[in-house]
Parts: sequence; structure tokens; C-alpha cells
Amino acid sequence: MAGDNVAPSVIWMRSARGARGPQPSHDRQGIARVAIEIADREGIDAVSMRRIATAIGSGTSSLYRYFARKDDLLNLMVDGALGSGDFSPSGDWRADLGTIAAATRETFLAHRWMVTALAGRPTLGPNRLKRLESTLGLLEEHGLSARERLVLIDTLISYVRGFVASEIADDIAIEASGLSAEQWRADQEAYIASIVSSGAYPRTIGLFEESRRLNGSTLQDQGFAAGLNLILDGIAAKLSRAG
Amino acid sequence: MAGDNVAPSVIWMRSARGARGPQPSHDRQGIARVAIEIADREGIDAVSMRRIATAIGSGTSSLYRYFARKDDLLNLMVDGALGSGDFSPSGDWRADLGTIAAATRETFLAHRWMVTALAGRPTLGPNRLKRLESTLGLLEEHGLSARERLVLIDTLISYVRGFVASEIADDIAIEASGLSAEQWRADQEAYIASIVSSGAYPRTIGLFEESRRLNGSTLQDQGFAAGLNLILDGIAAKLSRAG
DNA sequence: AGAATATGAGAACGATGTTCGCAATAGGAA
DNA sequence: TTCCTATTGCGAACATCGTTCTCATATTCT
Repeated sequence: MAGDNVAPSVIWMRSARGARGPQPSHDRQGIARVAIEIADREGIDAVSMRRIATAIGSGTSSLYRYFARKDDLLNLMVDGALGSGDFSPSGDWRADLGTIAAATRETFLAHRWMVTALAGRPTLGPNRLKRLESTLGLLEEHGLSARERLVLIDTLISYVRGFVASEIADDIAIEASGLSAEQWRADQEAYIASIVSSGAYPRTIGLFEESRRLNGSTLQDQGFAAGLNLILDGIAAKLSRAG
Repeated sequence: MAGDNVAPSVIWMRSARGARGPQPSHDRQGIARVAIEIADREGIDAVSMRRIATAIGSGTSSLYRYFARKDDLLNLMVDGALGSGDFSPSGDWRADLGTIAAATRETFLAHRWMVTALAGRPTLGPNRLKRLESTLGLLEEHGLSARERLVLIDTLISYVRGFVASEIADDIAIEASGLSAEQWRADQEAYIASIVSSGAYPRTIGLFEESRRLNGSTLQDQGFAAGLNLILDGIAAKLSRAG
């Protein structure tokens, strides 16, 4: 048949415009940028096809000229929010990895919908690839294979993702509950009080009471730094064993 | 006013049945169990209120006598699938933490919807609390505070969550795409080939080609064990420094 | 017995992602 | 230039979703 070449299912392989018809009014990256702004400002649930269409001044169904499914748009949003991730190695691998970890955490905190959107999404977009490539440049000259280096870096990034996930879980739950932050916290407080008064979970209760006495964000910062150092120590042990 | 006591917003605080009316035909845990089975078998997207209602043989709107929102049902599903997590410490902390990490990974692999459902969900259900409490019993007698022990364990669990998330991301994407696994992999292959032929990302390309030569699941197992040992090494360093 | 209150469920509402069909547009071929 | 064909934009419609309303029914307390 003549028209055998269909549009590829991988979004990154679809060409920007067709050879024949009118010039498209928008482009995929631009639409994704608008969607990211909406998600940052109003939460991921506000990102509906109709909402995006209104924001860029087009009809809703026109979006399907750019994305076969909403999922493709989300792929572009995730990769777009990831950013280019340019960074220049300082030569001090420990400092470099700390910088990468902190930057990744900042990205997730700046776009709090990303932790949710990233779940179950194997992103291989340009930005992700760029990050991977530049990160693999680290830890060379320690006698490790590329795969071994990837394991080290993946372990670190997995930790960052997991940490931020629990760090922002409360905020997301509040947003989704529709309750005010005060009301939500009051309800939570009552629940925890009921756990405490139950007498079970003695060790956990100690943590609850300790947490109440400390400032939330500095507690998170300290926890993040502690876990980060833990993993960096593990990497250091690996490197000294290999080198 | 007399009717001032409304149902608490935290699902775990709502009583099983009211004081006056007929006996409920179902219970929350049972409904959650059915929902878990559907999610395990047909994916999380198949878990709609109508689908659950049909499965337990009730009307759709009746579910709202048990859960104020679908989100509450998801909370119970997550906590239910977590399981009691009973385990008896062996005295060898390294072996114990390895067991916990492996068991957590198994849980996530057995209920692949959990990684997605857990995103942005601060679960404090009974099973989660039981797990936390028993896990905090580990690493005592090393001169660490409860919070310090929590940081160590949280770091480990964060890693497990992050690792499994990327481990199953492909499977979830295939399921959501509607494509056959073969078609999806063929498309992915074509995309990667286009990256390779682009000449960019030389380090990343090496990894792709290496991955193709190895068996997928043993590769995952090895990667998991490697990252796990990395973190356990970090914990060991921390313990020797503290003790 | 009667009052009070919880349960079960059919019908309906608003919102969502997506598809269909058609008019308008613009590049390639004659 | 002229016709053909592929492509865009989009209004309307569809199936499905979570959720609410309302009311008959069932049970327990006074």
C-alpha cells in the first residue's frame, strides 16, 4: 500500500509538521510549557484538555493534532520540567553528586505534580537523555564500568525521588482533600492523638512528639542531608574498594 | 446544636457502623480487599466505583456509605496491600534490613498499582504503623536516637520505592498504551535506534547495547542487590561511627 | 408503639478524555 | 496557473467517570 507510514507511537519521533497542509498554530513544546505553568499554579488536576485549549486559545479537539493521547502531553511535560540539567563537573565527585541530588530535589519541589506524574512513566525524552549522559560522565577514572556507575547514580536518584515523595505527600493530600490546611492538620492531629492514647506503637509515638517540637522544613532539610550523606558514604566505600 | 458530631475526615477514625440503622451489608476492609483483587488482575484503571459495586453486588452509590470519597478507598487499598509486615529480628541487622527491603520490593511487584497509588499519599493506616513500629525496633543498641534510626530506614525504603518505580515503569506504560507488548517494544526499539544513529549520548548508548545482551529480570535483580548493598554499607559506616 | 436514624440504590449532574465529520488551508504535481 | 491531496482547526457528540440527591426500607433507642 502507498500510505503505510503511520505516525510513530513514541511522541519524540513524530515530526513537527506535515508536508502538505497549513502551518500548525502551535508546537508541542509550547503547549507543554503552558500545561506545566497550569500544573505548577493550580495543580495537576487542573490540567484538562479543555483547560489547556482555552489557555492557548484553540479548540479542545485541536490538541489531538499534536498529541495522540493526553499521556503523550504528560510525557512532554515531565521531560520539559526536568530541564536541560546542564552542569559542569568540578572534579570533586562527592560535591558533584550532592549538587545533582539537591538540584533534582529542587526540581521536584518546584513542580510538585512531577512525583505523581513520574510514577509508572518510563521517560526517555531529550532532557532526560541529556541528564543521563552528563551524569554518566561522573565517577569515571575510578575503574568502574558504565553499568556500575549507573547503579550508583540510580541509587542516589531513587533515594531523592522517594524522599521528596514523602516530603510533599501531605501537601498533595491537603490539596486533593479540598479541606483547608488548618482543618486537615486538625483532623490529622486528632487521629494521631487517638493513636497515642491507644498506647500501641510506643516507638512511633516518640517520633510524633519529637516532630511536633521541631520546625517542619528544617527537619526535612536535615533528613535529606543525612540520607544523602549515607548514600555518598556507601559510594565512597565502593569507590575505594574499586580504585 | 445536638448533631454537632460529624464523621471524621480521616478514614481510620470512622466507626464501623452507626448506632441506629440496619446492619451494613459489607465492611470497609472487605470492599478494599475486593478492590485490591481487581487492581491486581486488571490494573488500577479498572477500579471504578461502578466496577467495585458490581463485584460486591451492590448499587454504586451505596459505596458512599462506606467511603466519603474514592480517595479513602484507595487509602485502605494501599494500607491493606501493605500487609501486616510481621517479622522477627534475627539479631543480624544487615540481614534484617535486606529482608525488609526484599519484602517491600516483592509487595510492590505483586501489586504494581501501588507505586502509582502511593504517590502523594501520606499513609498512616494500621498496617503502615505496625510496619513502622516493628522496623524501629531494629538498630537499637547502636547508640542512635529513634529519629536517626528512622532516617536510616527511610533512606532504605525510599530507595526501594524509587528502584521498583523504574523497574515496573515499562510494564505500566505498556498496559496504559493499549498496544501489545511486542508492538510497544518494537516502537521503543525504533526510537532507541534513532537515538543511537544520531551519534549523541555516546555513554548512554553503550548502556542500551549492553542491556540488550542481558536478561531483563536478572539485570534488575543484580541492580537491586547492588544498590541495596551500597546503602547497607553506608548504614554500616554510620553505625561504626556511632558505636 | 413511635421516634430517630442509618442503609441501599436508582436517577441524574457535571466534568473528563476522546472520536467523528467537515470546512478551510496550503504544498506538490500537472 | 490549476487541480489534487494531505493536513489543520474545531464544533458536536459519546462513553465513562466520581459524586450528589432523594426516598423507601430497615433497625435500634426512648
